[in-house]
Amino acid sequence: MSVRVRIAPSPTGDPHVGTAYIGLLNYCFAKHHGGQFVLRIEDTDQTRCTEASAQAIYASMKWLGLNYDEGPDVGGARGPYIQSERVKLGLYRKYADQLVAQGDAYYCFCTARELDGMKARQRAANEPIMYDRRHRGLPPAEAQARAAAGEPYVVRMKAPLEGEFVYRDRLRKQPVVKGWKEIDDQVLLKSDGWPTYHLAAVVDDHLMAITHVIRAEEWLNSLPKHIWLNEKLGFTPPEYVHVGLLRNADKSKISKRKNPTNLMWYKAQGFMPEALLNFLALLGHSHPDGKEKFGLEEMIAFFDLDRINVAGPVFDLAKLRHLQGQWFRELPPERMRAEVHRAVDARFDALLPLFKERMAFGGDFVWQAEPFYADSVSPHADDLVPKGLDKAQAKWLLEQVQQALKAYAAGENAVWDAPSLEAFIRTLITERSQPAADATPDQQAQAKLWQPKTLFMLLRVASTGKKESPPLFDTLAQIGALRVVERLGMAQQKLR
RNA sequence: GCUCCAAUCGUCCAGUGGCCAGGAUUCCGGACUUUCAAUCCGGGAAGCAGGGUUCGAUUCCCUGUUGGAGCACCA
Repeated sequence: MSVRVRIAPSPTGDPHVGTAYIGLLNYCFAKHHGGQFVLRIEDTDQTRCTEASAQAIYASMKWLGLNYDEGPDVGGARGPYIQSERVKLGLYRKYADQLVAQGDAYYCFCTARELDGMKARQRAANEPIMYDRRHRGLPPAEAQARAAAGEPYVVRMKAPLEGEFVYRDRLRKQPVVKGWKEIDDQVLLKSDGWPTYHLAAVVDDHLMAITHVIRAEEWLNSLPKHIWLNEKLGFTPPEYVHVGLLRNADKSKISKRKNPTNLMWYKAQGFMPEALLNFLALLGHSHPDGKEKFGLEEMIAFFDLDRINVAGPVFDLAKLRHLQGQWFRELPPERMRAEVHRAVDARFDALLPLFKERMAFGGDFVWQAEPFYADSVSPHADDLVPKGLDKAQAKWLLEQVQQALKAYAAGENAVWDAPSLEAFIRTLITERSQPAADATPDQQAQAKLWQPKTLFMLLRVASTGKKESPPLFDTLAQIGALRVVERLGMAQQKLR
């Protein structure tokens, strides 16, 4: 039987780098064995999934070159490949009904409130948190009647009460063993009639003839449920293989707060798909010859599922950058030209609106926008001292804003755009210009320095090296936090 | 709290019952270069702890420790 694998992302939010990672593994495995790679969209959470997100997933997979043989937008013999469409076919309900009829699942009428209360009690008593199976023993006839009467219900699996679950994951030294008593009666069908992940994935993997499920280890704990479902439904289960999770530098599961996880970010930054794929391939896996730089074709050729390292690798951007450089410098002249052009154009498009009103000739842009392209600027010391201030005062003020802006930029939810910067700086002025009640004469004098006019000119000259520029906050926004802070520091040195 | 998984330089990845523990990245130094980058050369940097098994353990086993994940009508 030919190998068939799948990647099954949920279209919530931006396309994730973890999807690319798992996708790459699956893709290489499939292609190495001459099999198929399928993309399936798991959008059974009606409240969180969006069409735009699904589109972004297709686009990012294509950008990477992880071309799926079957999927929502490319079709295939075992579609549809979007679960919400399969829900409409009544697919999952059918299997849920089968389980109920077999006595392997049952109706549960608990309300969300009731379940919350249950959890709270268990948490307080330091007990394991799981559904207490209160409706498991309901006579089927009574359950049917209540459901027929319109009472909302979910379908839960009737998990074994005892015994052990054992599974041999080819990547783990020891078989996975779990006591059934630890596993609760998972909801299979939600009260809206839609399946949960567990039911949907098992049913679809079977219907789509998936032979191997290579997924992240966050699924390892629900493996027993999935195997159980396969058995009760009479399916031959695919082989499940769990690989390590991508990590932040602090070893926690990769998150967007601590790492760029949005695949489109990499594209926008100018990373090449080849470099990103190469980098991802180096996480948890390696070229048998120890080679570091290689492309997809080569990856497919040497890929060996059994050689994957399951310890979650830390995602290290520095290494990605290095690989990007390797790939970039080897680009044929035409492609390099295109890459550079793309980057320059993007910058240009962002800047042009700022200069629209102050140009008379196209060429004016060249000198006016120079500070926005330059690595550094060198303002005249004289220009850095606003009227009515002396050198020391100017320097002091520069230092103060620099620190404030640096702290702002480092903030968790900092947005470095013109409106936010304006709000921040104006607030700063308002606050700092009010001397405290017990202020010393010196402090009172310093408070007087916090004037919008004074500070704005100071910021302008320090960050652009010129006395004239587009509106200050647009200017700061475009130059970027890193450079602005750096230039404010340079300006202080000029005033020594 | 309960359950599961993992453990080699800071990070990524090799490797072996007797290794000088190897490569990459990062950092530092040098060469080349007008300079920078690239490139090349060199340096620093690791086997979680304690017990076993064994003539010998980084490698095999156990316990602990540490880290991570899961415990939803989310996936």
